[in-house]
Amino acid sequence: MLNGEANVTPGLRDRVMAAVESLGYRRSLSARSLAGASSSIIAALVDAELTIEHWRSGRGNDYLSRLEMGALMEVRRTDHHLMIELVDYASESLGRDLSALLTSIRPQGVILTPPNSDHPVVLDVLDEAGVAYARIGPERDLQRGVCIAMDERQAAYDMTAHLIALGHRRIGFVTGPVAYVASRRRLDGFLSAMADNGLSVADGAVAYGDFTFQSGVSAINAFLGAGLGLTAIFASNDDTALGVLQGAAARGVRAPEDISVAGFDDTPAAMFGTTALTTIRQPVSEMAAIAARHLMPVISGVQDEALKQSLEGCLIVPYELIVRRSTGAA
Amino acid sequence: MLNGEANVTPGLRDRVMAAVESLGYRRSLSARSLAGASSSIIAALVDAELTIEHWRSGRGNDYLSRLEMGALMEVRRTDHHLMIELVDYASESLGRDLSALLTSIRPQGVILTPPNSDHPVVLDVLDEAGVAYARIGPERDLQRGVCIAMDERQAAYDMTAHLIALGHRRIGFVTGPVAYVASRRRLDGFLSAMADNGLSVADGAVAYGDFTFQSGVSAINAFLGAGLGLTAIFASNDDTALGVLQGAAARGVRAPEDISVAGFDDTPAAMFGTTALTTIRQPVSEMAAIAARHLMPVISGVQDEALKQSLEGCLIVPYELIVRRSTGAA
DNA sequence: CCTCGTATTGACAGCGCTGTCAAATCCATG
DNA sequence: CATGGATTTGACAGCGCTGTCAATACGAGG
Repeated sequence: MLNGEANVTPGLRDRVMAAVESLGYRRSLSARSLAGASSSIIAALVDAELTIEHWRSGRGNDYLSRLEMGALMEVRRTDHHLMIELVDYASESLGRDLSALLTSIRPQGVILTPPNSDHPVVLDVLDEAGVAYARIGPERDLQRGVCIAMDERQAAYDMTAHLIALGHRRIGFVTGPVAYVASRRRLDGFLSAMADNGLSVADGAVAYGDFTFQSGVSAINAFLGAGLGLTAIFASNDDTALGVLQGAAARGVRAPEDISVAGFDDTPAAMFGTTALTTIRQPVSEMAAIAARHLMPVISGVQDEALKQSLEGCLIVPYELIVRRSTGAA
Repeated sequence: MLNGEANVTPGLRDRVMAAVESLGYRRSLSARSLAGASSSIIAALVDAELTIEHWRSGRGNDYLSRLEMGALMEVRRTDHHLMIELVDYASESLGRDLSALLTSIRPQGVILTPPNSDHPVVLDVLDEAGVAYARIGPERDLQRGVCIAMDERQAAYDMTAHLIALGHRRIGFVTGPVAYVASRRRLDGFLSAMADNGLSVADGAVAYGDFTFQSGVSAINAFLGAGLGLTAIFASNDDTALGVLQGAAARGVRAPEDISVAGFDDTPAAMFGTTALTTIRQPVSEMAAIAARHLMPVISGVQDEALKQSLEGCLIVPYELIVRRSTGAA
């Protein structure tokens, strides 16, 4: 009856509910899960290797933190629980590990987080186990599971257009690790925007970075050393952009007076630096919230048809181009 | 037998284990938990209000993220699971809510996170339910549960001493919200260090902030406006220090040439700003890892006596004073 | 007033495991 | 070879719930 069955006399229900309330009774998660009902658990699968790296460096993970908050907000609304699971995507026993995990915790749904929303083995295991899953920022096989993504290419395109609109003509770009599709998409957006505006990208105006602060410093040094006369730099993420900014400052090149710098991600550091960064903000929390929402079918009898509709295929969420002090007229 | 019972014939054990392995079998968490064994779940209790605030602002929570990583690392080592639970500490039904939560998920242990490691109702409920708990950064009742903390006062004292050693004599301080004991401890450390070095704190040299960037901007403006001739500012956290830095820069006051600025926390922004911040780094991950470790008794038959010993009373973990560019000789 | 169809309630097996306790087996003596 | 004690194995109840199905109560039509 506690499941909201339809046929109960109102009086009975009220009395039971009152008792339930006064006793502070709550169904045991384990028992329900065991007996076959939903476990009320949403598991977020997080790349172990990446996390260990972060942990070693002693830094938090802003992206993950935002993602988690979004999921938490949604999960809380519906009296579910969020479990964070580290998974070793490089392991050769990935498939077995994961299916063991699934039988062990029996999650009602799984949220796949970047950069591992695509692993075919994972998707297979999930499909086979019949566990619903949502993929944040997937890159291929967009028809599998629920996909929630941002248009990285278009965002980079827009940022480039922003710089061009500011009057910049010679623009440099710093990539992320080419292994990430997101990196390639951003580069693609940049190149397309340049081409569409009839601008050429000079030799050496694209530096290959790895999303680190240091790679930004290296890039700006290379750019400055090459004497390309760049008036703007678009870095593939904020850390890199911050590196560019600092590297430039170290050589007496001021932003935005001498050079404009744009980033991507809107990390906290972007806002609070001495020169606040123009950047792209991803609605990470919202993506996670949408993901979580999808994973709970028919909560408290409320069917959300509109939601279900909107989840057919890959859901593209809007980004935001945030203009701050680091970019200015050429 | 799967629990590692002592008396089994080696041959039998091996064969069973082989079968277990090859079938990818894994015990069901729900079933074990229901049947009375440990649930293998560690629940981290996080302040809902604070999280919602963070979420609204669209920013991640670096502190929480680091905390979580530490817990994850430990939890993973021992094949446990981490559940993040938002709890509304302001709710009048807090006690009931929490005990309902406990009976619902039946966690093996609970990690209490700041600024809510002290709520007496929570501790009572936990005690009553017989659930082990660890408290990160507690402020009172240090004999209850396992406490893991940092010496905030001493850290602030050290930072002040650092500034004094640099030759600063007129030092300003920006507090955090006075409601937080941590804020008060930091102020106390500052004042003590000044007094111990025979330095006086000028009227108006202590500004009351609230841990935000904006409060740093306000503070520096007030300081500069009052013409106190301060040569160094110690802000109670990094966001505030960054505000001080930016406010100073906006008025043409350079750091560290004209003024030294120190923060507290070592957030990512502290490192990556144009003027990297001298700050105090808390070993948040380690604290969480220690907390998690304590909550799993006798994992895989290994008794860690040394650990148990060290956990008697409040465990004080070492902080680190990180000197970067923002502080220099007076 | 009786019968049948339907709304409501009660009873109970079983989910996969653990802890306990009895049964079976073993070994070393007398 | 029998006996007692220690060790190993097997059997099974029960953890708290859910889903199913039978039992009961109720209402309407004949």
